[in-house]
Amino acid sequence: MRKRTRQGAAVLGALESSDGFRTAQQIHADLRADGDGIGLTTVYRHLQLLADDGAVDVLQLDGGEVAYRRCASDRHHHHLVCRSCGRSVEVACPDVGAWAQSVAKDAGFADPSHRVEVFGVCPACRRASGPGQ
Amino acid sequence: MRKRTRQGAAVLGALESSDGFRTAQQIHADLRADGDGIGLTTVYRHLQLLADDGAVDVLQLDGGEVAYRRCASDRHHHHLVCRSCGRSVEVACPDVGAWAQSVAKDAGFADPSHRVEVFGVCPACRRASGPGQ
DNA sequence: CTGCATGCAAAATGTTTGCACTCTA
DNA sequence: TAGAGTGCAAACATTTTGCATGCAG
Repeated sequence: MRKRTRQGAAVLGALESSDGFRTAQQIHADLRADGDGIGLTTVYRHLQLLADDGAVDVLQLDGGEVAYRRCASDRHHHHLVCRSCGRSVEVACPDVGAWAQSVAKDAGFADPSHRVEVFGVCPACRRASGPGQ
Repeated sequence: MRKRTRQGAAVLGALESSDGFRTAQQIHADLRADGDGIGLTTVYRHLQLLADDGAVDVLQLDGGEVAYRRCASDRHHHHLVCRSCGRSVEVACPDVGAWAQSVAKDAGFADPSHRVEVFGVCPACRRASGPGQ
């Protein structure tokens, strides 16, 4: 059985209060900044648990880091992620799933799964650092 | 100007002789096995150069590793990758690109890009380790 | 000959694990 | 009280960088 601890709640809370993807390190920093004493190890462990439970979505960043996001829907969906601040929007996948399945079957590949991510710069970040000159 | 060296040719050759994604470490091991003396550092450096040139496609593996593949077409495409052996097939994206663009524009996100990968188990691997019992 | 390329070793990064201690149930 | 949860430090794996040497041009 899973014990209810301050740290566990803190990690989930940090995810819920964010509308974008956060890395383990970011969450750790956030919590420390909030005055919650928590170890980096514990953050990693809870994130892993949440991911295993399917309670959060996982995203591989370019640098090899992993970012997590608490998602509202249980249904299959993808994300539109801001390259700058990590904020993200859930988007439905009208037919991408079906396309992926057919492509896999077509080549004789079994047990198909797919990973789809759309990146962009959100309006806020665009305004902040965006248009430049 | 870029010098033509034995090592540079070796890295590209290793990619060309493979029809799937290979990590830097795998390529390094392959070349060493072939008797080509080459440093891991050099493999990384050439892979980076090739990626910058757009000569190879890059894939983020789950473990945070990066895999590279030499691709035939210059055109935008995605991959169907075997989870087991890394072999991959290039697949066209009928409308995924357009879908991604519209999703991004819809949310006001600028400079949209997308990442799409389909995973599965290729026939060969399926036969080898697949059906199991 | 000049200078980019190489490769060893060390540093850096992100994540995981070992182990003693704490706190929930 | 028992055992899951915690957290520090060390282990790990992958990739990057510093620097002395080597080879292509």
